[in-house]
Amino acid sequence: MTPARKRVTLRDVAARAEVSVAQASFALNGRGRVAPATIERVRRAAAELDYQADSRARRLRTGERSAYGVIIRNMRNPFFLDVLRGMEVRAHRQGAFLIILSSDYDVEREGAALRRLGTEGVGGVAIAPIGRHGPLTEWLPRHPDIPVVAFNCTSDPSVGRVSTVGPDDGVAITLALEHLRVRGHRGATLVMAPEGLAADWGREEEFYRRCAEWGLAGTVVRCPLDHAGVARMATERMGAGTGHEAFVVNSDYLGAAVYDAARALDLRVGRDVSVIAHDDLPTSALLAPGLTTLRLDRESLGDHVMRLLSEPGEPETVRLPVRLVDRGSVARLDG
Amino acid sequence: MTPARKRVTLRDVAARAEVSVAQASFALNGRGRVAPATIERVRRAAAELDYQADSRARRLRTGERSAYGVIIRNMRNPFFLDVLRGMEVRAHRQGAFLIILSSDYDVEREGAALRRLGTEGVGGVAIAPIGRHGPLTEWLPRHPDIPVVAFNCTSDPSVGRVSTVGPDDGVAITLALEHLRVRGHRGATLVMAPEGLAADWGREEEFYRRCAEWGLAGTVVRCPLDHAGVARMATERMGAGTGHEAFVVNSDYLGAAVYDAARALDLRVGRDVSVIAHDDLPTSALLAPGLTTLRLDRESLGDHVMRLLSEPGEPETVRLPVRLVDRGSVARLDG
DNA sequence: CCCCTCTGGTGAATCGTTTCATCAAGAAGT
DNA sequence: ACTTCTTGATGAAACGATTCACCAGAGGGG
Repeated sequence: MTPARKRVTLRDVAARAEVSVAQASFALNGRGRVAPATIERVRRAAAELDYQADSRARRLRTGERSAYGVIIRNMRNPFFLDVLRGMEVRAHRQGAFLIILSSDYDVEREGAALRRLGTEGVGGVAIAPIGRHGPLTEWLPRHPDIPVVAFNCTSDPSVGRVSTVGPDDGVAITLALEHLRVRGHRGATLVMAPEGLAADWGREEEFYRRCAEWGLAGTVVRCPLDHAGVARMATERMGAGTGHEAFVVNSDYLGAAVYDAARALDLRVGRDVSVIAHDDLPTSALLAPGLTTLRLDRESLGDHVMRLLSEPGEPETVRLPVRLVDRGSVARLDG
Repeated sequence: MTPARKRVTLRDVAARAEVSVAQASFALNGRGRVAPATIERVRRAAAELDYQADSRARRLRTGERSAYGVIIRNMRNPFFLDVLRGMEVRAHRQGAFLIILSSDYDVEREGAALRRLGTEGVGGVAIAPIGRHGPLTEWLPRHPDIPVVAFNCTSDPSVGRVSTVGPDDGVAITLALEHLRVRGHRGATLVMAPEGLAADWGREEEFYRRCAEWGLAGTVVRCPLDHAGVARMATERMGAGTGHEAFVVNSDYLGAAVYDAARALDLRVGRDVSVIAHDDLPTSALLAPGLTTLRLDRESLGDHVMRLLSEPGEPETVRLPVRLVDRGSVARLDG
């Protein structure tokens, strides 16, 4: 039945321990010269009053930044959850926490999120950008003291100070095309975000290079990277009847969209149409047939991102290992 | 090539516009009496200097709280992503943002997360608690002014001021058992978190009540609610060979674990074993057979949570509608 | 006896905002 | 001409912490 007390402040603690506010602060933080007896007294007073330092005030004074901003593209993609988890684990160890915003593949919102984080006194920003030369290019020079790490995108050399963490796209594309080639495929279709949004520019380049090298007919199609967008795109292409199509998509999440499209057209994945996805989400093994996918340790990705944010130094480009998990969503075309 | 400037403060803006700091603040916030000409001058100065108010300082002064804390149980469950998205959408409209922490089904971490949010000057806390009488019971009276909404758990009448949002468990259980009954099942197995952790106590009660009413043999098993835990539990029970087993689990995510276990034992879901899950995640339609599941609008859940946080009033219990999506993971036992 | 060091402690400045109380000066009312 | 209002503006006090600069006194050495 205690009446709704006001917030208990350091002043209250000091009063109760009969010392100055300064001494109380020192005692609790173990900074200045404080007699052991005093420390004890302050500690007890703090405990009795259930004192908790207001971290807004603390940070205002110290300039310390214990919040990190994360801007992800899509709150519905399980991929990001694991990345967040990796980040969160490390952040937790450091007593930091994450502010999570979603750009929803919208340049406006990406810009708004960046601005917000700028005023928030954040210790660093991790961003999965939705395109090159987006709002980030403007934002960066205005916040020269905030470390930035971009993940899941190829590094944009035009913005010097950002580190990059992502799958090794070169290896990924090579693995995928190799997998198709040895199964007798003569071509492949790489699914990417629409022109202005594509952040993984290097992937396309590598794709064409490998296709040329191995004599495959490489096609790049662009469509909105959500379930509906990919499903529609896949339906159109399969309906066009240009022969067997092998899709390489960005995420298992989108691989599932191809399954949907195939089912609607009465085609069978792994026989009439082939899919190679990225990510290896937990449910992908349970699809029928299982989804062949490029596996990446997502938590480790998050861990790297957080490491780069909290120990800033020279910009770094981390390419994480990728391996192909074959589950049968790619047809054998050579009998 | 501008040298790394110091942070631009309101004082700088005021100086440049040749007014007092107070007047500058008023001009930008449209509060006091300011001559139109002055407003214009201050605005321009702010724009030229690219001034952004430091929100830590602002909030320290105003006591305004534009951050909301979310404590989820498991960063790997896609369920929470949609909830977060629902929250984020509404938060974004209000200019607020989310601080996301994960309890990882660990009471210690749950407590730590709560304490952290307490010092963070957060405007409200949304929590998916991992058990009754957890750290929340201690925390609540210490922070009488912070609204709290619990989601995905049955309301605990012992803590008066928290609102609750979740699926209508009564309807959910009824739908599930009805589905089993009309397919000739004589029993059902409800999978729940271990004793100390179960936060959805009402579900169990309802389960027993319905089973009794319809003459079903109801069993409650408890195991860690992650993929491995459920897979192990399911393997054990199916291996015991006590006849056909029909599992009712908390989440599609865990339903998939039963599929795994069944496959390992060479049993077929929908024939040798039955599963009803909750959530209807996007991939569940693609399993073979499709997962029969209880659908809930997760974004709307998040929206409700955020609404209750930002417009606090009398504690409220929101039960969201649930409907059963039949995809064939329940066997027909009566031929 | 004087000077110096060391310990424990304090008042006040500071971080960047918002906002209260006050004020000057001109307009308006009587 | 004297009061009263209104407008535009200002200095300073918050918010709640950290920390700098200073101080009293005890003890030690010469």
